[in-house]
Amino acid sequence: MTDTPSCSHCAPPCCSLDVSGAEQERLVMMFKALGNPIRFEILKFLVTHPGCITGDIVDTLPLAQATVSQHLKVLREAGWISGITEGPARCYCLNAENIAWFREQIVQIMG
Amino acid sequence: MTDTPSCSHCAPPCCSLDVSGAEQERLVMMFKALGNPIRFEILKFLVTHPGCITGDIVDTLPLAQATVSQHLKVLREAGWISGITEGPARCYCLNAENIAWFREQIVQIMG
DNA sequence: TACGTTTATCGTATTTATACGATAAATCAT
DNA sequence: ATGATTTATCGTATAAATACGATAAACGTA
Repeated sequence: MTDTPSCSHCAPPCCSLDVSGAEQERLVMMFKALGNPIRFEILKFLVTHPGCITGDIVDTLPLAQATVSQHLKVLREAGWISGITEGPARCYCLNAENIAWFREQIVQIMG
Repeated sequence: MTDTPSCSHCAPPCCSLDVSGAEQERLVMMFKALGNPIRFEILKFLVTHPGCITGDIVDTLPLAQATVSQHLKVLREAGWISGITEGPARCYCLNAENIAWFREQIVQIMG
């Protein structure tokens, strides 16, 4: 690999992408989780229906309950949402703290 | 599905996620492309090596040339990078316009 | 205790993503 | 033209994601 760029058609960097280690892993995980149209829709639904239960989400999607439960798990483990047990059901909300963290990271590394 | 939330443990929405249609599709595509550690590394490398060619990127990764070429295609089609033919090689840069668009979208819908 | 309700998990089928070697395409230099 | 260099694409093998039905787990209620 050469140290000098092979061409000069590129503008100076528009962003730093200054992140690494565990933070980068976490960021990639969040990117991956939202890189799916179903999961993006679920997140959108939770904005207008905070505190809804799994069944409510299942009813809005053309998917089996087991599949939706898996998607919710991915979103939970990535930190986009959090679920609180409420009797036999599970109440889902956006994870405001992590969403804010993600936004700040994007602003910083792509700003 | 019930119209009233089944629990009340959730704070008011921390974001709007106000996006839909083609813009949402594009956003999901960009999320998906960066939801892979190799592609994230490639993007980071391009910050410090603007205008490098495919071979330079291949040399920094423990992957075959064909594989890297595929990853570059994903990043290109998602709009994160752009490649300009320069002789027999291909000079890669960050796509500043699209990166800025992504950042603005995140700030808006998650702000 | 037994039953209805709700959700997660298991096992599995299918699709998609990832990876590689081999080859083709494009360009430059000889 | 021939050969060297660089990259993309093809074919294919393997790994991971996605989907489903069936079942188990947890809870409230009769």
